[in-house]
Amino acid sequence: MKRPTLEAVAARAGVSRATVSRVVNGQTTVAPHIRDTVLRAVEELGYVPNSAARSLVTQRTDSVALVVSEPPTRVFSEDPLFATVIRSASVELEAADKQVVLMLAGSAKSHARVERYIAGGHVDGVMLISMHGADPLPAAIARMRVPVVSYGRPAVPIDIPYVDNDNIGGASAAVRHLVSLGRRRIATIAGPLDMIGGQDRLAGYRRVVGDSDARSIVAVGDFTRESGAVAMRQLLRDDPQLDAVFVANDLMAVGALQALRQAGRRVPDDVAVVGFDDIEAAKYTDPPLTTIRHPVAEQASTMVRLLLGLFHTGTAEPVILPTELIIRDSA
Amino acid sequence: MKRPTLEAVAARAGVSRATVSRVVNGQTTVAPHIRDTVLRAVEELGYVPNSAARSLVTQRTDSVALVVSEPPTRVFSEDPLFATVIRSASVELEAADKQVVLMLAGSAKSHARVERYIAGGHVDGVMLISMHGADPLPAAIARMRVPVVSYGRPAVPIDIPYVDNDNIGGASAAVRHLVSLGRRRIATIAGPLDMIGGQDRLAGYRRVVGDSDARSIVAVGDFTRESGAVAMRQLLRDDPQLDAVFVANDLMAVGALQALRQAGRRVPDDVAVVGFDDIEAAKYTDPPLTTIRHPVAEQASTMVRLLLGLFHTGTAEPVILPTELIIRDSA
DNA sequence: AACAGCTTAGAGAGCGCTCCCACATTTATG
DNA sequence: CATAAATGTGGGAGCGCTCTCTAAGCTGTT
Repeated sequence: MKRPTLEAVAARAGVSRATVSRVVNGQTTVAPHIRDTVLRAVEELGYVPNSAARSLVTQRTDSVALVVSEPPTRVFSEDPLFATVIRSASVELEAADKQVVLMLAGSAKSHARVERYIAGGHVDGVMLISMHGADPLPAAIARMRVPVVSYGRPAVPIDIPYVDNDNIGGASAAVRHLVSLGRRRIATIAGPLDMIGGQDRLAGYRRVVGDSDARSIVAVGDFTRESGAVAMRQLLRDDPQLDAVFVANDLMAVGALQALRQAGRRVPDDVAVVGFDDIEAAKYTDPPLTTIRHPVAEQASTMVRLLLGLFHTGTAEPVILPTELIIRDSA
Repeated sequence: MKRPTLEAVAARAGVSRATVSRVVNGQTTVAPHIRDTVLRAVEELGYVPNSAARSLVTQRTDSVALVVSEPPTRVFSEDPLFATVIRSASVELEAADKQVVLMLAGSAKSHARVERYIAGGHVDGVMLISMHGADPLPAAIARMRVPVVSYGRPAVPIDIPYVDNDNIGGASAAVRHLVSLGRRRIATIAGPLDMIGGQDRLAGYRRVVGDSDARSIVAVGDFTRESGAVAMRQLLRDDPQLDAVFVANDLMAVGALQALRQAGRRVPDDVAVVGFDDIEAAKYTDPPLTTIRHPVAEQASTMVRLLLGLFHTGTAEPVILPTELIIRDSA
């Protein structure tokens, strides 16, 4: 009742193990009629190659690790980003016949585990999702001689290929939109500054506000809804006259919208609001949220292609994907 | 520059391969001082066992597949459930030193792929997330002689262990709450009836409404926000006098709330609303949503423990986890 | 002091596969 | 028609590990 081996298929087809191996691996140097015989034997026996044996000799595993180096915070599971990235990356990897090994590296203990696993050569490559600058894992993995790509620009300047969206450009576009609406007291609720996304979106805001005659007013949140509300209340205290706010992600924007309503401000009449991410919920806020859309799924699939390219050519260049301003009713 | 093998460690420690293997695998039949010497050699060389070689001989892989047999719909990625399940299951599996291989089986093609992979003995066990009754995958996997557990009761009656929440009990509690509030025209927006969750929650509703003198009014949605709004509008047409509605998930409840507002109904004064799931957004609706909470993370970790138990004892019994009524302002 | 009974280390086979090399065919070329 | 060059197939080694079997070294008993 055990699984058939190459040997068994060879015996059944009346050929050698080597020939079966050739057929199974799609080599063309096998005579067509033998090929057919072998394939029939494979079919009849329900043969499936033993991946352990294959890996042992080829030194490949045909699997890649998707390492999520992030403490399991509420943000992350509430955020639809995670599911989308995983799904999109999986689909793309499946097309390339690679297995996805998911590894969560939220704690120091799991960090060690992940490092050992990767150092052990159990995967052909690594896709890394790490958002925080203080995270030592990207550097650690980059030191090993394993192909690795990053989802998002690494927060510390290490030389690994990455795919990011144009955070700076997107934030700039958001603020330009507010300026074009005639707003002059444009605040921002920035994300955590130890995250690249937080930094870059703030930089984009600063760039445009600095170029205009508008005043810059900054509050910092942590990408959660609640922090958005808190930051918004603070901004209103700091400058009751503000007429616009660029919020570094939609989740915080939802909180900000709520805070504005509680403070009796009308959106967009009194205060215009632009978010970032274009999450599903952005369509359903009151009023629907004007925001910056970035292609999460495409970012993930591009990351996969980058990694596959790395396997074949040995090099890969970073990719920055464009963002898009989605105008709804909040600005 | 290649990775050290057992052989290398053995040479360095001045012992045989077998002894190193014993030490690495934690056998106690090794003299302490030899053990220390070996461990030092392991440390110095940075030895990590080659899992392919190990699997080849042990016939174990120390990895399990997490199979998500669901078309990649919007619902699924919008739903925080997915991320929570994956995270919780991963944490639990890591504790048991198992690898998580994530497989999406949304299409017929990927079905075949997953089946081949599992039949190939590449994983020690399977955790299956499948919601739709028509899904052939659970049965297909159950036929293979691979340990498998299901997240949620399988929609077709096949004999595999599962962990589910008490959908019927939860729905009953929701409706009883509405009855206790004095509501007598209690409608429901059911989920898709090809999903166990949809069926059971409707059954729970029916059971309580049938026992009371309340009328039963049913509309069916597909667990999306939009379908909730559509269903709510239909219910209002069918029975403009309805004074309560039990919605089979929170996402639809959010849509229903929106539809009620548009129809000029006050919640909970005119119509009381109870949802199901207690997603994050339920706290932030207007008014905050009364709902049934079920322990998603616990369900996932229990599923893992069930699978691990299956490895050791060969059997596992289904588990039903209790739900909890969370009373907010909508009912 | 001799031997049984135990503990601990090493030798060696073999898991299922790929791939190099040798060899047997067939086909092209002078 | 002889020989060279392709072309296709089989033999066999070996990937790194575990595990059984055997042997060697102890201890303790009579």
